[in-house]
Amino acid sequence: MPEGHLLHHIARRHREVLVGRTVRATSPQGRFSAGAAAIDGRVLDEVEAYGKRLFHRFGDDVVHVHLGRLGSFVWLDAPAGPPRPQARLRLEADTGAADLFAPIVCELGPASLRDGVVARLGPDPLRGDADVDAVRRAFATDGRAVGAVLLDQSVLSGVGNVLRSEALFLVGIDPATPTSSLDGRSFEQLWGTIVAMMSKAADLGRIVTTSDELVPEPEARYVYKQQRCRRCGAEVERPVVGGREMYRCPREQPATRRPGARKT
DNA sequence: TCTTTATGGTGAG
DNA sequence: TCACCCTAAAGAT
Repeated sequence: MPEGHLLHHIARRHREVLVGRTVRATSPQGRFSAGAAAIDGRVLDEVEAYGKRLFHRFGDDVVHVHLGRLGSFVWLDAPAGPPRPQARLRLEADTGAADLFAPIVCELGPASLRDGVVARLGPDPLRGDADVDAVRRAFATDGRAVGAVLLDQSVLSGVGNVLRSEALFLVGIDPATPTSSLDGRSFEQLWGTIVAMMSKAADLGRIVTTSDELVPEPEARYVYKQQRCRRCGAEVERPVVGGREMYRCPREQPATRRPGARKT
């Protein structure tokens, strides 16, 4: 399931196995038939991940994919069998096939489509060109809860519900803390944690924050989807922050002194 | 064989 | 703030 790390993971894979090759494109499910026809038989020039978006470029045309909450890309080594009929898009080369399921967005457009999409996104922590200063400035002036701001893709792009819960846990910050009240050191710690967490997740293709090993799913996180904090055993809270339920250890992420009621 | 849930985002009210 | 969009897999029955 997709947060930004997974899009980078997929992009790397597609670079290895598809870029520079002639690609046969079809839409077994049918909803991307016209787009698939337009790129069928062409060479895939590059694959780029930005936040939670993917761009496959064929000459002057770009396929923009956003997996949403349900989407996935599945890779099948050659010889790939026939695609499942639900596949929105199959990209196939002599190396194998990438099948796309349940994306919230799968669209074809000119190269400028990519720039338009990216213009609405904040810096992606996994990209070398990420403008940390821009994020720092946004945090300094934003009065919302840090838990909410981390989900705002126009402030920074790629962090989702698991990463925000686990990153805030690791730096010991209450999600309800306004970003404007974080000091410089806290920001640096948070940013560094996010970068490290996402880098590892992009390598593994999975978010594992508790260990360096491929532990089973329930053990992979400290607080996300946990009943009790995996570090201290305190009962995990599930506050709604930024419109979505998240996870917090009340003992290790103590509330900062805030006079008024919290609002996200 | 059901029902539920899922790491996202948008547009309407 | 809510309804809704996409599909599969896990859990309940």
